[in-house]
Amino acid sequence: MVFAATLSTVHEFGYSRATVERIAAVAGVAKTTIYRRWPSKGALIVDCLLDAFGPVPLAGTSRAELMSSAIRWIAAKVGEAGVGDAFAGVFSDAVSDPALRDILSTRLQDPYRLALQDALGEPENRVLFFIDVVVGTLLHRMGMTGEPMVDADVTALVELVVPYFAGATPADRPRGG
Amino acid sequence: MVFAATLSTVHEFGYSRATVERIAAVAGVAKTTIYRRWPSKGALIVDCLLDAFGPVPLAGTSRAELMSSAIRWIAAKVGEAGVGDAFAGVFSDAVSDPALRDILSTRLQDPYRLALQDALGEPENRVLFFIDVVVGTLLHRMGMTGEPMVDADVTALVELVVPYFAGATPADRPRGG
DNA sequence: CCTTTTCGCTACTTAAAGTATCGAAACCTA
DNA sequence: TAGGTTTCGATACTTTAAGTAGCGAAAAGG
Repeated sequence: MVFAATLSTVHEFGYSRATVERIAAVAGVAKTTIYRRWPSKGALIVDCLLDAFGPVPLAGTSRAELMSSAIRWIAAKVGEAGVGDAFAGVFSDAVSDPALRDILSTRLQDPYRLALQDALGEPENRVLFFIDVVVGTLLHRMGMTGEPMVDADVTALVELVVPYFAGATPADRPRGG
Repeated sequence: MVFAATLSTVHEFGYSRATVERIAAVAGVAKTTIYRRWPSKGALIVDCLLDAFGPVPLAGTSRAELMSSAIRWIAAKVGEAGVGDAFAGVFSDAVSDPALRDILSTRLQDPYRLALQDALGEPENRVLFFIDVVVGTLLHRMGMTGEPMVDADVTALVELVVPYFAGATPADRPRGG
């Protein structure tokens, strides 16, 4: 399977040394086959992340429980072998690649943004801010240290974010809407 | 000046298309001269960011004012032409380059971390978490949209972070120390 | 069994990081 | 000013990786 080969190669070699040729070799296919199915390395990684993440488990009845479970879920996913590296790597590539940025935003972020908007009843810009904070924090730690965030800090992130979003209804915060 | 040429080239072409050759051409020097002074493109960018940032202005007497001014300062810096792209780009490169990660952590992050530890009286892991949240959020927005965070969202970031860190003394939060 | 589609392989182009070398220019020092 | 030293510019090179082209073999499906 190409996705499994992608994650294990990224895990073993890091993002930029996980070349398409290496991934293809591990997957037992030819490099050209990869490029027949995905237009670029970035698009492959995004699809691989989509496969690895799956849908958000929006567990819990209260807004606080929903947010807490979502944060812990994405933190755990980022901590999985290869996933954090792949995520941070493709994100980095997107910085100077508008086409990849569009893929990342449309294919990866939007589904989760919409699910969160629906579950939390928050407007788009608030959910985008929520994602910026949560994902940005996790990726910054990953990028700076090479290691995923430890549980204690994920808990701190939950305790930082949840009261801000759950502590008041959106209408109470002028900047929210 | 090489730093000015670096920022303007990154601003014009984006991070990965701001090649060392282009930067050198804009600066009016030879590529080899760049490589005589900096061991890698990443190291050049880090020194360029150090030059662009300068020291943290730790204005304000209260912890809340200190944090608020620091957040708005770094947000404004990230919004300057070329700075955000350069920051996000070098950060991305560091993901799969341990040597660059070390340069980034030691030369760029540590001075600000130490200044904040001193000014806020928070332990290292708390300040690192603070930096993860603030810088991670700003860079995630920059990376996802290609644009720096607007003022309203910077204000939201201040209102998210400051109460968490300033609302109680560190000892009140078991996870902090 | 024949057609159509997919796949593997080899070879190629292009781009960018980083290196080597050499001669010229700038800069001290007397 | 002359001689030595260090720095710089220019050219050319190596290496790595993304992405492409084209061909022949192997499936797949009627």
